Amino acid sequence: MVDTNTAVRAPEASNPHEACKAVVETLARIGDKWTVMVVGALSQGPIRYNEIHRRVEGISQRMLTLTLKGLEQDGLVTRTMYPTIPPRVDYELTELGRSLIVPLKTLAEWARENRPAMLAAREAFRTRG
Amino acid sequence: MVDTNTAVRAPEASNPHEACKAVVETLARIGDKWTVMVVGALSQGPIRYNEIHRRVEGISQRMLTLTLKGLEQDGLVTRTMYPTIPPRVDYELTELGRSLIVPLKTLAEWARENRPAMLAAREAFRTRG
DNA sequence: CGGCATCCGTATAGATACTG
DNA sequence: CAGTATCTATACGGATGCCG
Repeated sequence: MVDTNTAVRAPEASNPHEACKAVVETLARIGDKWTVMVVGALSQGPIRYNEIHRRVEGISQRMLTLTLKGLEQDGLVTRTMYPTIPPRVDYELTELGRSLIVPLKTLAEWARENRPAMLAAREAFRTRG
Repeated sequence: MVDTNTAVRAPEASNPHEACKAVVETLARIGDKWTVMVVGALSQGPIRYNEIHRRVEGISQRMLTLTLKGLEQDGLVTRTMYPTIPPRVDYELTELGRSLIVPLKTLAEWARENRPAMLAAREAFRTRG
């Protein structure tokens, strides 16, 4: 598929509007309540289901299963079953999944530097109306 | 404060678990359906309410108002009223709001590079079950 | 152990109509 | 022009119980 109408559709993804939509779609995937925490739990290497369940405090089995399935579908996580008794299932970040850690770290850095200012602003707003 | 139990509790926010929670909280604020699009619309300079409404395709007045109010509360946006007839209200990113563009760009770059792979993985998953 | 199915409450967001 | 108010639909997420 060679680019026949590249210039017409979108000069590059560097255009702000297209970039915005790309960000929005990405946030729609990873911006839910649990995905980032699960990715964080997996970031240190392959672990099994119940280990994730323990590490991600407060997540229900249902949400963990749904989150993992979503990550697997998007190619961010691999699922490996060992048909032992009792069964054992390992989850591991793919290369794609690990690459996600880069923007997440940038976000973490921003949060660390600016969240205090945000909370202060919010408090000031609440106080003064 | 010398490290008595540094290894146990958390040396700095550089520790993965704390960083994760910071990211999650940040995503909880900016990861909704409209915030990023609105910030994008504001990224090129101060504009008024209806101009944002036009630029952010598909947003309702209600959602735009709520999103702007949230951004204002968090100190990411300033609201300036001109008591003319008809009234005019300009919205503008604060320094804090502009600083948010940095991690968003990182995210946009990741999306540009990896979203095709994600969509392909999703399609492959759907096809093969 | 590692799930899945079901039920249900709440938060989110859209449509519509109205106002200073 | 720049919002508010109200109603409603749906998606998200939690609790519980069952299954291979």
